[in-house]
Amino acid sequence: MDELVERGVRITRQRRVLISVIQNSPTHLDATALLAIAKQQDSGINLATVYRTLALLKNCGLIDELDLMHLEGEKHYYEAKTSSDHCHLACFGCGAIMEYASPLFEKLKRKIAADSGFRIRVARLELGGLCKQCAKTTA
Amino acid sequence: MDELVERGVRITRQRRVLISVIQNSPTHLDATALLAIAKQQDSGINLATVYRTLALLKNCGLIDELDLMHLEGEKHYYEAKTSSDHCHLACFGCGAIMEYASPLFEKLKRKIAADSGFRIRVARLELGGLCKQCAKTTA
DNA sequence: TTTTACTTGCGAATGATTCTCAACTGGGAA
DNA sequence: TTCCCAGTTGAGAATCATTCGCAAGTAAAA
Ligand SMILES: [Mn+2]
Ligand SMILES: [Mn+2]
Ligand SMILES: [Zn+2]
Ligand SMILES: [Zn+2]
Repeated sequence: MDELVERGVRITRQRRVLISVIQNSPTHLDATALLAIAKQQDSGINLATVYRTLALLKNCGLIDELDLMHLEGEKHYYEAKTSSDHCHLACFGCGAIMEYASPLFEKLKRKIAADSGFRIRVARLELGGLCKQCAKTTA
Repeated sequence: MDELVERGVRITRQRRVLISVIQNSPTHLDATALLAIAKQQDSGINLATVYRTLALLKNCGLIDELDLMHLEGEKHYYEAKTSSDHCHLACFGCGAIMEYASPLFEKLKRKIAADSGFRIRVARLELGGLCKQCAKTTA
């Protein structure tokens, strides 16, 4: 939040609510789900504002955008960015989404940057497949 | 192609053309671009068939779907899958898309699978940032 | 307070992707 | 070879996510 103030971004009532919802959400939210939760605190919030705020936060590097293998439709999901990136494992069998962080992932990013001279601002590693449970079931 | 026959998938004129276009494309194609190129060989092809074929190939694991950081709109891009996965670097400055393959990436995938018991079918690593050139320019 | 550039709500507009259904066809069976 | 039909296609409508346009509202600097 202070991040935004420093950048001269105006803190509106709607933005305050949306940011809080995203930061406290235990799950990955799509725009509609985010709106539904935000409305509980500020019933007037509009879907267009949700999208505008998501774009703002994404540009500021405060949230990450995910596909989660489009397990249920073409929408995107969002989560607050944390210090170390984690990757997402999406199970085609049961639809579960798991997270996985590893120093090896950080190392890979550093190596890519070093090898290519690319300055990484966003890193997204998403895997699709079968979770332990489902892999067992499917033989 | 033989892959498909083995799976009992019917090889139609349209599918033959679409598969060939994807396999020979030097760039990452979205559905509309794919249609445009395919039409040069078979003018009757329809966009719905393009989407149906993309879904088919994706399910068979013959192509990968990419976001390329949605640098230009919410569409998706496709490319023929090759033996070793590579990641995609998308430059926010000039829009360039670079590819990068590394044994370290393969290693990370193996480690994730080993650690979590997840059976990986699709792996997508996409990075957004500034390419060497643009990083220099932007200070 | 006053001011004003930045935001918002609302509804319409876009763009991508999917669906419906009648007509068509690949490829196994006869 | 010809026949047959389950699987596939084209066309257009429908759906869904996301963006726009604009008048009205409001942070926050002065
Ligand atoms: Mn996550
Ligand atoms: Mn996407
Ligand atoms: Zn599962
Ligand atoms: Zn660049």
